[in-house]
Amino acid sequence: MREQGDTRSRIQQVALELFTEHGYEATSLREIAERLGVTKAALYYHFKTKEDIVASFMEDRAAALQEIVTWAQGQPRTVETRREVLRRYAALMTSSRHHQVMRFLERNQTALRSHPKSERMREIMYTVMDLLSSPGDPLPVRVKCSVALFAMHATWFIDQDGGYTDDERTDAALAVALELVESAAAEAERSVTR
Amino acid sequence: MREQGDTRSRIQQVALELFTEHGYEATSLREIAERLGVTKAALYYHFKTKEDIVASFMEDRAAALQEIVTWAQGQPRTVETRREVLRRYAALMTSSRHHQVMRFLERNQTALRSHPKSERMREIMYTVMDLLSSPGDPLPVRVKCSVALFAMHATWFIDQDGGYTDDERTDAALAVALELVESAAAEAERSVTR
DNA sequence: GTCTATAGCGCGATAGAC
DNA sequence: GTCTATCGCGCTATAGAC
Repeated sequence: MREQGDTRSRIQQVALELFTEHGYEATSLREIAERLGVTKAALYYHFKTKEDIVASFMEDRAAALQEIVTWAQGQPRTVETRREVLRRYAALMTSSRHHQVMRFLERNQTALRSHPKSERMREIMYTVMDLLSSPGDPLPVRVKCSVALFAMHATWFIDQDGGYTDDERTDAALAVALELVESAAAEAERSVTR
Repeated sequence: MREQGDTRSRIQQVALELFTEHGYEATSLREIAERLGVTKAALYYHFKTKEDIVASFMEDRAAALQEIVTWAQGQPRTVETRREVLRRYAALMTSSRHHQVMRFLERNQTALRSHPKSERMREIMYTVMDLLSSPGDPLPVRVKCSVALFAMHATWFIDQDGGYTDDERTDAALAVALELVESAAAEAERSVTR
């Protein structure tokens, strides 16, 4: 009846869920295989290693983020550019399981510390933050911009039984984030002319 | 020359560092023992299990947070109470390795999912967030208050080579957090009277 | 493309000497 | 209070049949 996708993408889906729910190290390939009704050996036909499964759903998410960064680096460092970065970032969140992957990453930071794709993601996130303020800005300004970015993720894990749609969550987060970067820009301005 | 503390507290210190740096599951007792120049068996004299090491530095941090919650629950739900919650929370951060423990927790959420003390900590954090807004508040208001709390932690991992002192970091975060709860309270007010 | 079977390893934890 | 030695387990990964 229902399209389940090929085995490869079903492995990705189940692995992402279990890695996020119980942790990357705590989830064995046996558990993933069992939930899919296959054996561990079958997983090794589709993926070379356990890390390889992670890399498979990390790659295109990194590319999507990089696209935003590349665009912004070709723009003037204005408040309007920063607003547009947040809008594009918000649009990403609801597509292609992006926020699920980000959640997985956030929850498994240490376990994936030396994983190349995950290091890449962390680097990109720092770059995005540097787009929202300037490295030389005072600390409170920097804090504001980093929490602006965090707001985009926080919206997914507060009041989880509140019955909100993905769009309502994105809109709420974007509103808060925009307010924060505008306030941060104004504060940075004040600190320069002071 | 230098006071190193007894073995028990040295184990706690090294374990906290390694668990935070490389992850709870990824850090073996062998690694901890090696860094201390003892054997695994020695650790088992001081702690019953690996989880027990975690519990040992989690307990008093949960108690410290609970103290803030208990105080606030005996106060009127005013903006001034919320401001004071943030001030007390900020004061906590610089004492007793509090922010290190919180960082360890944040980075190992999934691995510690079924760990009683860590569940307790997560519950308390949700309670603190509920002190800063009201459960019925609109989503953007809720987002603001949760990122206000997050700001207190974010300040420790941005611009890590910026040469800031702990006090500068705390002050910056507190300023941002106070601004956010005040703005959130005003927004909640507006949404009620609208 | 999925199976059975197993190699090989490092883990958490314990027993008992000193 | 720390040691050596070891147990038993579950893990990632592989070999080879079907």
